[in-house]
Amino acid sequence: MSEGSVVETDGSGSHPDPVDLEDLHVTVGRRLRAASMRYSRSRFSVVEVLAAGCRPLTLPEILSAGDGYGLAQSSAYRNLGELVEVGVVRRVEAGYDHSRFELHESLTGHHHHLVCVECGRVDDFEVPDEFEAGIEGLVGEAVARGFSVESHRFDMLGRCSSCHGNV
Amino acid sequence: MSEGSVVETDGSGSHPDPVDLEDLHVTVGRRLRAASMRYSRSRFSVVEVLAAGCRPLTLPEILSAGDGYGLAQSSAYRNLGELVEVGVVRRVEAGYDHSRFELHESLTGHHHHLVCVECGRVDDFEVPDEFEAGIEGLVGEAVARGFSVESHRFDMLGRCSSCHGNV
DNA sequence: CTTTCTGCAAACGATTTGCAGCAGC
DNA sequence: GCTGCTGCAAATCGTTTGCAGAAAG
Repeated sequence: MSEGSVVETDGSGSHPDPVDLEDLHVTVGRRLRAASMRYSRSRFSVVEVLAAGCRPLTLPEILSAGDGYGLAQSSAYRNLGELVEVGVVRRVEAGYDHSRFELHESLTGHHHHLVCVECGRVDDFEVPDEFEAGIEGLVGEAVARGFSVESHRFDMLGRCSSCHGNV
Repeated sequence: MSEGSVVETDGSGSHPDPVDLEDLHVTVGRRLRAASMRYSRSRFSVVEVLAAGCRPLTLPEILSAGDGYGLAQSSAYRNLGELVEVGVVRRVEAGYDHSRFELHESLTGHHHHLVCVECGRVDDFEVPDEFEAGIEGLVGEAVARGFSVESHRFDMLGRCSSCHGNV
């Protein structure tokens, strides 16, 4: 294994829901230290909240979740930005008011999203391996057009269970 | 056919590049009038620019493209918002500084995007029917989770041809 | 004429940033 | 003790909005 990764990349296509926290913090600490950054209490808190969320969270959500720890808004944004830099967090643009943040796929496993067009909530969604394999086939086409593919994203848009009734 | 649609939904998976402008404007005019809105010169200009773009454009791009017509920034935003309302334009969030806008899929045909992580440029990309069919299969899974799917989006992220050299 | 647009300039709001004091090692 | 982190408050900047005059029908 090239680097300590928390999730087994066994290609099963499903990600182990609440990721082992022990390992997670060890890995995150290592990545931060590798960039000569400290795993401060507030960064720890942010990671903890994101891990517990199990879906991409907005900044307000992160702040209220990490309530006990009175994290300042600006610090949260700063922490998230730094964690993105060291490959621990990924920013997810859902196109509503706020951006959303989730743990990087190298920590939680590859997955896609269900985006509610009504309330903006985003949930994780795993797809079967055959589907991912199909995507690989498309990469060749893009390359033929002079575009070098690094990753992909696939979202299904619709209404989440709590937004069905409401128009 | 339920409503005048400019593109043939023949399921070929590829969309006729520079969409017939005649038909396009007729359809757009119809949709606006149906909402008791006028097809003003500035709205016309916006639609013309988007059609010529053949890919999602940012507001600055739209303004400079529709140069001859001195469209005010606020009017452009307002027009785009209105055109979104009547189903003529779609807002594409690529997650960079500016939002991007393109003609609605009912006018140009279903397609996906190649997003350059370097410069933010977005290009249209058509995928084979088999792939789209595979997506249909996933809808069932989402529904089983209480999520009603309305649409989907699939983007490949990487570097466009002009951003290869630049780190 | 009446209703709907447009441009201008001001308002908004999510995110970023400068700075002085606090915390980690 | 240094060096890096945090909170606060102010600055940014894409986007939205109020309003008075201009255009469409």
